[in-house]
Amino acid sequence: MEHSPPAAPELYTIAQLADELGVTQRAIRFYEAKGLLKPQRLGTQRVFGRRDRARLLLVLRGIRLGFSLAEVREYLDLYDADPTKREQMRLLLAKVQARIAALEAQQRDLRQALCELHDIVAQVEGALDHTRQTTGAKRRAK
Amino acid sequence: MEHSPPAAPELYTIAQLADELGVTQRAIRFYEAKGLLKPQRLGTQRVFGRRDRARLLLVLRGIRLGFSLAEVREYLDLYDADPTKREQMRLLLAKVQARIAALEAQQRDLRQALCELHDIVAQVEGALDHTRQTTGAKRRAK
DNA sequence: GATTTGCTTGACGTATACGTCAAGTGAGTG
DNA sequence: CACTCACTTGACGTATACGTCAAGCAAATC
Repeated sequence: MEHSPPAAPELYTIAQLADELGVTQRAIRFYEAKGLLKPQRLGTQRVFGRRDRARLLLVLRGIRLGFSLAEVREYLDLYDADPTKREQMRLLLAKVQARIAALEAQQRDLRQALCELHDIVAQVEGALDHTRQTTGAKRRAK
Repeated sequence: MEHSPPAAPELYTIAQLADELGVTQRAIRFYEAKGLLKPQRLGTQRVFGRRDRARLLLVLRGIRLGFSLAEVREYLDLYDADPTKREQMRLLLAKVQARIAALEAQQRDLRQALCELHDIVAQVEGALDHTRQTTGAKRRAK
């Protein structure tokens, strides 16, 4: 039996997972109820594995990107297609392309917003520099 | 009196604006109630100008990016600062920087998601090509 | 056994973002 | 005047995403 180095835990209680990822237990249960997570059970108690943890990370990222839980669920479903079924692969490809298109549209919005904000920064910094020089001239006059 | 070329309208009713931008009148009224829009009035009837239209476009983009209406309102407030007040400019700069940081974080999430989706595409297309070659070989065998 | 801790479910509440509906007003038309 | 259309406000409803609370169970500890 080999000694393996200390590794990340393979199993988590709901509290451990919630604490580590900065999310409430209630939210995790809610995501499970919505079909986004499928933890195993020890009796009635939920047991989360590494895959569940990774899946929850994807959920949280989708939420941060502004997607509804239903949309996030669809996204996760993309990973669950059966690779042996040609028709499913075709369908998956179409869905992935659609989601790529949605994200690319969002990216355009995002770039535009960033561009405008950088414009504001430039203007404000220009205005502050201008008034700072004026103030500096006043000080020399004293 | 010069003849100016046909231009975009300067004033809109709520129905015109809603129809043009693909949003319901109810939503527009809601945004006004939340302080995001401030149309003028002709009696009791709302009158939207070009600035209102532009502002609504910003609102809609913020929503698409996943921000709450409160967050969108904060974003719009960035444009309303008084340029003659140095302290407001400083505060504005800090707020803009914070918003830039948030958008950049979102951009990282977005890039990551796109990267993963492109991976899926590559895998699926690889799998389809593999099975297509197999199918092609069968056809030649007939 | 009593207490504590950590988990469960179920139900109701809150916040956000509108949708729907009803009642009312004003302007234009026949 | 009656009707139609386009607007208004206000109120209640719906959907989403949880938060809060209560009751219950299991395991560990004193």
